[in-house]
Amino acid sequence: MRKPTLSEVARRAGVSPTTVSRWLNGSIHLPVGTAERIREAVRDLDYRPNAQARRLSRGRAEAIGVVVPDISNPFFALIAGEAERVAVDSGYDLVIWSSRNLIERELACFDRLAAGFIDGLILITNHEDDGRLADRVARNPGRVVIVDEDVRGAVAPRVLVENEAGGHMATAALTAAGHRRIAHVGGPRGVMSAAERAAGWRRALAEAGVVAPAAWHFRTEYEMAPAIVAAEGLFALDPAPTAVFAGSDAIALGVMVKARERGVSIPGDLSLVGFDGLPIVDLLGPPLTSVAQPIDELGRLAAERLVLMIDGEAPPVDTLRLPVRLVERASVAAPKRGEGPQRAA
Amino acid sequence: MRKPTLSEVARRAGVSPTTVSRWLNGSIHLPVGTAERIREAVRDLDYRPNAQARRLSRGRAEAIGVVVPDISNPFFALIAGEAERVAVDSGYDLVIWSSRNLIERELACFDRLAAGFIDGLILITNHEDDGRLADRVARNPGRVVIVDEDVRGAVAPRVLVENEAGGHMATAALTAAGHRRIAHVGGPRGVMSAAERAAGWRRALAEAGVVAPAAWHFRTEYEMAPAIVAAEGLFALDPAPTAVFAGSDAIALGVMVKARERGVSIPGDLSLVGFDGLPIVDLLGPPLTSVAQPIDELGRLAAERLVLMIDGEAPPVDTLRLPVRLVERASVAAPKRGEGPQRAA
DNA sequence: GGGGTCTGGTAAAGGCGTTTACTAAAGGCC
DNA sequence: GGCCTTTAGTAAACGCCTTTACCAGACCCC
Repeated sequence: MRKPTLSEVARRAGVSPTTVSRWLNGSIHLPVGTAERIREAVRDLDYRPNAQARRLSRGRAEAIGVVVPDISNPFFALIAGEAERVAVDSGYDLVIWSSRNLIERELACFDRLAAGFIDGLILITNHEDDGRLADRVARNPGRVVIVDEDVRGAVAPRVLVENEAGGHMATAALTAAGHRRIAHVGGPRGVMSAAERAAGWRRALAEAGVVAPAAWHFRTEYEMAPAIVAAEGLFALDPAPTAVFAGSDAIALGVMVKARERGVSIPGDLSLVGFDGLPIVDLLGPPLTSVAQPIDELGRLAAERLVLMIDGEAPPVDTLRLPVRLVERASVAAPKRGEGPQRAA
Repeated sequence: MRKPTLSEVARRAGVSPTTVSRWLNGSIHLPVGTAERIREAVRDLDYRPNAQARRLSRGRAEAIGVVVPDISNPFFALIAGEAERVAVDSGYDLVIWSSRNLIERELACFDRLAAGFIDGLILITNHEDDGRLADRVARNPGRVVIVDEDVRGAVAPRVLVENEAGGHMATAALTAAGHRRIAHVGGPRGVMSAAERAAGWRRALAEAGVVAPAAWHFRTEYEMAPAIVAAEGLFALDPAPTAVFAGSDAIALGVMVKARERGVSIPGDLSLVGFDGLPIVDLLGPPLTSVAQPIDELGRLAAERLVLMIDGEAPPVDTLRLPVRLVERASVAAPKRGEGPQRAA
């Protein structure tokens, strides 16, 4: 029993394939009798339009894609989850690619876009672009939305967050608790969000009368494993920092791992603030104070804009900057006596 | 500048479309001169076969799907991530659907399968089937692989884990530490993995000379939010349990939240063992002893079997049972004095 | 020189909906 | 009776690639 085709349904209903197609797609009004015969034929044969033929005819894949550095990272999984919800509600399926942060794999996704596998792409990167991504975006006008991390020079709508403000509020929470020697373990060089968060850190320190020495600024990938290594440097500083602003929750986890290894207690010996606000940080030992990004909103807005663009109602090529907010938990305390407000060494 | 078609490439190269198609797909050998002309034409026009037409011709979507209850849950995200890797390496794209554990949404994925949107489906459920899923699986022979949770009566390969053994080793770790009043907060009724893990719990208790009273067995969804509520009951027991075996890490998190709320310290007042072995449990306060599932393997094996089946090399419709292992961390301690080995109340 | 085998291709038939343009018939109006 | 409108459809083109079946010519062997 092969799959039934439109013609078979039409024959059974005693009408032409055109009529069935148009009726199924709601582009024709038919008298109840005819409609009923078609309905029955469809039901009897368990007919379902062939997706391939339909896509070829319509010139649409009825799917959108999202590239993330790593789908098993909860931050990206949350964004993808929300994008999936919007996509399905809008009649699209969501294809997910994990780029492992490799530009070649990201470029491969653009090939899929060019080939029509998907109608549009949500692009989430985590590294500096060498120009190739911006070029691909330019070649696919109206089909790409950039999320969370900038792709410099690309012409596309962006949905980003207020990184500088976030870096500032994270650090200000620490200066308010009395800290002055606040190190920053941030994202990699050349990455916009990392630069902005670091700028916020620097500004908050300056407001507390501290000029951040370069040695207090560590850079690493936004992931836990490399952050564990980077955190080494933290404990080599002399005098030691009393607090750390981590550029992501994953980095904060890395700092926590290293601190535990070293017998450094948080927040007793070291206060810590993260960035992202993953649901899980509430359950860490100790619960992590973190700058919460509106993660769901990122996914939702990105998918909504992409769907709008594909459907031809082009929104302006602009940049949305979503607000972040500080969620205070238990990983920040006052510095120990003798470690209170003071100048940088 | 429209997208170039195969014919345009062919014209430019001075051959027939057939030749170009066959050469591109490697099903013909051509003298270097001809090959070079085609290569040039493809490059000059930046030709890329239209994915829709190709899929229609081949009768393949070149994509597989995975339905998970919730993609933002790290357990499923990890499985999906691994499946994505295998899929891409095998020439397929991965379409992800979040079912929110709603059977209607799961059924919708089977519609996608029937319509040819995808060539095969990895099915991960989290609830009891009312027969509809098994029916859909039966109607799509050789196109479905069932992962992690059984769908009763379905005829398809399964990749599951040794739930009973896992429940046993979790509970045995607690009896070995001296506990006897060990409660179980497990998954919902009618769900195979929940029943098996509970059976392991019961067996380990029996081996320690304890017949588990029904009152010690709590059932909840495999998620944190409902587990928080379910954990209420735990603290209403009298005498209170000295340890809990949670049917999933998410449930363990729920127990931890409730314990914290109640001022019950873990493992001081209550020992706790989870199930799943998510990467994150290592960083909780306290790090959670948990039965680790081979999560990557689940995703990898499922995707590999599905791809094999689609490519026609049908593996037997069998059930793989992957081993689990206990990873001991800091959430288990000996019961307080006076709470040691003793009979159930 | 008859028959066989390579080499290097090609023509044409799918695959299956969607959509545009068009028509036949019925009904309404004056 | 003539003209217009509405209703209820339909024929045919289209989207673009893949694949099967087949062919012409060159070359070889005996």
